[in-house]
Amino acid sequence: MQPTTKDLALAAGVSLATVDRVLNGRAGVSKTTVDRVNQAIEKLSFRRNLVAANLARGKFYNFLFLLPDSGDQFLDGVLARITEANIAFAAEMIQASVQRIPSNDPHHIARILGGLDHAKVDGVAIMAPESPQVRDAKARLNQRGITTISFISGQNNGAQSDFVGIDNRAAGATAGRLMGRFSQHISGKILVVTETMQARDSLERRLGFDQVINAEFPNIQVLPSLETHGDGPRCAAVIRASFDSHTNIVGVYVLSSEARAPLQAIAQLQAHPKPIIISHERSEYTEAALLANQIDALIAQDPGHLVRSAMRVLRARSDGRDILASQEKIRIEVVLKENL
Amino acid sequence: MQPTTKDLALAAGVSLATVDRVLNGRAGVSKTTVDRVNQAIEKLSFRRNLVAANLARGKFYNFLFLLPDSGDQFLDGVLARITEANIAFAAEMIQASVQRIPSNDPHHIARILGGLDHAKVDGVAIMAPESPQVRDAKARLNQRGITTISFISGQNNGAQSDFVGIDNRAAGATAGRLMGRFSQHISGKILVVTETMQARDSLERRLGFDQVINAEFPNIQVLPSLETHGDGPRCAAVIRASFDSHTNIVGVYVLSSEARAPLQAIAQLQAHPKPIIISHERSEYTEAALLANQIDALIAQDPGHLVRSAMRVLRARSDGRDILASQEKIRIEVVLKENL
DNA sequence: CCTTTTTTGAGGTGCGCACCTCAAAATGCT
DNA sequence: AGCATTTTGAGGTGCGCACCTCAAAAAAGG
Repeated sequence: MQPTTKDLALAAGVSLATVDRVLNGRAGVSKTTVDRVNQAIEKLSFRRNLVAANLARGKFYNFLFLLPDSGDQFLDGVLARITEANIAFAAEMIQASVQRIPSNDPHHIARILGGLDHAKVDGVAIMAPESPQVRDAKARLNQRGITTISFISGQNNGAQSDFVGIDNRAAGATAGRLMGRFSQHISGKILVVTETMQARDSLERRLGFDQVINAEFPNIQVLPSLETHGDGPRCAAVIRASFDSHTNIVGVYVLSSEARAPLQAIAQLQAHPKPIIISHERSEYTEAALLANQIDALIAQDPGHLVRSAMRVLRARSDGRDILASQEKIRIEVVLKENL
Repeated sequence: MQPTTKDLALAAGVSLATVDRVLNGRAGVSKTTVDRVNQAIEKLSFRRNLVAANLARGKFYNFLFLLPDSGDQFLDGVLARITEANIAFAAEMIQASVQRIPSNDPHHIARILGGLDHAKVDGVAIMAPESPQVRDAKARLNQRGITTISFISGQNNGAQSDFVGIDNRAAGATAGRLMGRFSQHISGKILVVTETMQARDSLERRLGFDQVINAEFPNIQVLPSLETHGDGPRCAAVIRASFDSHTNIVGVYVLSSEARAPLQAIAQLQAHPKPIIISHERSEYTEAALLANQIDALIAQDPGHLVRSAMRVLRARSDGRDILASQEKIRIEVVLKENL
């Protein structure tokens, strides 16, 4: 059995009230006794039962996920995981809600952030592209005691707020290595398709991809990024145009998280020989495409891990605690047909 | 806020005592009222606060991991994760201890299992090769009310006990696809190295590997498995002999979890051209080898997930609860230099 | 109808902890 | 020394739930 506060009090030779004061950092305890209690904590390797503590505290964490109102299957997965996590975390007195935001309107996002009430929200996970407005709004929230973290889409505030998501440069580099190895001994061009290169994530993925290809696979040449702006017909048109104007396209790297539209466009082209296709994120569509040999590999991040990690980080930060950075590192998954 | 048992009692028009009887399946409640309470549970979407329940119950789960006394770096990782998990799960009244077992002595293992005391152990996670003795001992334990699961090393008891680990056939198939794609457009032989082909895991990995290679990569030919029996010098000798007697070895697949010895042996050969090497599990050695371009890919399973999943499954089973199979599925990770 | 059995309710206790109050003890200061 | 101030202890309450007892109410049986 784990030692309780009672054991602690006994070991330190103080009362339960004093143990309580020390554990919760309340004032009015002499330095001498604080030390004695801390020594007893060491000696018994006492660990406070956090769940019982939260139960007693009656504290209820309210977190908010701000997610883009655009988005397709990947985002649906994230939403589903939030619902799941709400059940799993209910016992730990944590609940998360979701609000959709227009990703291309930083003022709107900043306004939403500004309107958050400390009494109703303890922390916010924001998935939005970088912008000064949002950054400032986050800083103001932090001052008001509401924790913020960047979620999936990196807003690199330095030490200002945490980031929960994958290292997009590394993800791009992973895609690059796979593309390079899969196309070894042949030469040709690689098409890179994304929704927009405005987003930091896209830039980083592209950067990592290029680094690996340029350094290690001179046989292939990466074309400038094609932007689809999330528009179905337009997407098909630009991809068709690109295939028409370039001979010898041996591979396509779709680096946006929502890959269905470009993948469908490529499939319709029926190019010969079939290019090597690498894309991002598991979804109903991409998994089916993988199984059907339409695409060759997926670079993915687990939405479940993302959501749970975000909630753990938010709780830790809003308690003023530290996190185990290693535990919260989101893996860059490589998904092939066989390990789906 | 979540509804409590009080809310439930109110909604169902019964007393707290009756709610308690229904929730905990105690006898002496008429079918009519059981239904009424269950309807109220539905209506309020009441979920019992499991942590508070365990707190009240004063129940403490004691789990035991039986791990081979051999083993190198991968097993060290597992051990480290058990220590970590003990801290994380302490609040949920779960603690796990470890006992090492001689993996090649099924009678010894069966004896250990037979000597387990229900009062001191609620569940056991066993990592041991398949054998009738162990299977029978597990069946007897289950009858005595002690939950058992197979851990990492598959003992396929059908529905008798759960298995926490990866699908080794799929893992081998994943390795097979990578090997095939990495060696596309060249032809030659693949060396497969393992500690022993006695273990079911090895057989399954080999099977999956062969399936993919035979079906899709006719340019390469897989040689019979080389067994090292976990012996360093012998390992180096058989590998050297194999390289001497076969020309045109283009790849090596090391399918045992402890890969250091064979990998070192291969590195010493300095074969030209360098064969494509795929191995299993992250460890200090394999990660360094990946970074140094000594090996090309790792197929890995996360020891942290393995351990936590095992503990969750053990708890669920010893409560007689079901698990979310999807959540406990261990991912087959593909690790390249870039997503390390 | 009365008796027996089953079903239900009221109420208490404690899990480990937080948070509060009030009085007693120890310490500091002049 | 006397005082004010700080430090400490004793004890209570409740978080959501399990588990127990005893008596009252309801249903079943003759």
